[in-house]
Amino acid sequence: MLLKIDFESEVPIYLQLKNQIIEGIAQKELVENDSLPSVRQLAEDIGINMHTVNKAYNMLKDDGFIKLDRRKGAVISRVPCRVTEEYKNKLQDEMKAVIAEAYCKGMKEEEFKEICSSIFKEYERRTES
Amino acid sequence: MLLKIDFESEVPIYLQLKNQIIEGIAQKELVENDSLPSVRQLAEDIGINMHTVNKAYNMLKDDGFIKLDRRKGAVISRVPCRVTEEYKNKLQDEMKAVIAEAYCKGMKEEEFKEICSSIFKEYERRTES
Amino acid sequence: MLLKIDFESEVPIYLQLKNQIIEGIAQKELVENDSLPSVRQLAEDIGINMHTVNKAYNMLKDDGFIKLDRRKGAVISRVPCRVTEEYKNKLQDEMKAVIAEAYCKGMKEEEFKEICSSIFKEYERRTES
Amino acid sequence: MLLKIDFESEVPIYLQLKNQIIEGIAQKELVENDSLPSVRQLAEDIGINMHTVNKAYNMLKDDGFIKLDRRKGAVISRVPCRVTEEYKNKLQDEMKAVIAEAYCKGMKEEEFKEICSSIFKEYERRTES
DNA sequence: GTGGTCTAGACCACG
DNA sequence: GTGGTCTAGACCACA
Repeated sequence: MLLKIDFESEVPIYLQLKNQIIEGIAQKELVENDSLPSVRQLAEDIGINMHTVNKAYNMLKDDGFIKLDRRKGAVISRVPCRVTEEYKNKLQDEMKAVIAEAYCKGMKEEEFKEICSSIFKEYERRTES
Repeated sequence: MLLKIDFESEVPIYLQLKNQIIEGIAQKELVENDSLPSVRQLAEDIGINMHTVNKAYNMLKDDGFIKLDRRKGAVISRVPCRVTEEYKNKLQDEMKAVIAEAYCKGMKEEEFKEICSSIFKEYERRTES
Repeated sequence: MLLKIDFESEVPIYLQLKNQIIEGIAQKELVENDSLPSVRQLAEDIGINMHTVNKAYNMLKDDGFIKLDRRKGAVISRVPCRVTEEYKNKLQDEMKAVIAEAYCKGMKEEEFKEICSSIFKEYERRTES
Repeated sequence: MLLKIDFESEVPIYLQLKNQIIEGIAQKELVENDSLPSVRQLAEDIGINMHTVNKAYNMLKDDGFIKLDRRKGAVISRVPCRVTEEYKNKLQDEMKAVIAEAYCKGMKEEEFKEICSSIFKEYERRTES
């Protein structure tokens, strides 16, 4: 799996990493028990510091996306997390802000949902194959 | 309009401010030519630093949501912005990450779009009235 | 509140810090809304690195013992956590190992519980006062 | 005796090993002169590194729980250790941190001692039989 | 060779 | 001045 970091972005590197790995899982580029490169390896590959990768890995661990096995390093884990109420609330708050801006800019509900659909469809397509 | 700041949130205060004002516009609590409290006033009311309010106001101005007039202070301006390609790309990237996480957690497309719909409907309902 | 770090200990500094702050809360040396020294201040006082303090603070935040307020830094929060099943299981596993060793060394149940009692009593005594 | 290792645990494997063997002794699954599998054998059975088993065995030897004989391998030795002052101090410090957290989370002394009791009772029950 | 811990020092976002 | 992020480099525990 190819990870691309935008060093100019406002989004912190460790978050870009985390997000891309989650996207990798969503589109089945990464599946259960796949192992991720070691902290040092990945850091070197991307050209960033070890600690930055470490932070991303640890957040992914806390969120249940990967497990840190003492022998094998980081491996993708079966995502056991369900849609909790807490998560739904967080998501809803986040979407409120996103949609408010889109709505003010004149985007229609249909167009917005179309964008969401195409992303979902992309993930589902890859899941089936 | 009531602004509520969560000082423990990870979201910076100036962004909370900006988002809530945009949401206020979306749900027509704030309409064209309404004037916002002065920077000093709002800062004092909420109990935050003047610079923080200033930053939020300036971002809103840059995005075209308000105008800053030396005499009248900040006033809501007519929804000026259209859905640019640039904005759509930014939105798409943002949604990719959000949906990847939701998808991994097992949320279905329908449930996700339901959440979006209810937010849109809320804004539209208020627009009609 | 006085924090004492044993640099010779096997227990990582950030854990010593975390534990001592929790003990401080237990014996009411630290109460709700008390604010902790800034990361840099505490680091300087103890003579350790900022990041080490930061790690301790962040773990305490994750466990709900403190809140990180954007304006005031770290403040003790009302401990909202209840005794979850998960926590009880973790505790039980931990105690199994501790007690097995004590038991093998010939310590009697009464003596062990006496030790626990005196610690509990100490915390309760300070709570009442 | 069945040894179960959790490779994702934060507790190092050699400690899990050591703890489980001590627990085995406490509940009389392992009694004096029982012999443990050879380092190589156990390492292979569990699928871990030989050095890891070695480390656990050596710690157990240092604590007097087993003897290492070149011919017979590791054998359980007669419970040798008494409750030294040093051990009691170590135990007390450890329990202070454990109880502080439990106390802050709202666990009552009775509930805590109940947990300890049931573990002690389990060990004693097996000792009598 | 792996991750965990710690240090030192830098820049930036935030308030 | 605060915490957040990132870098660079070191040592250690673990396997």
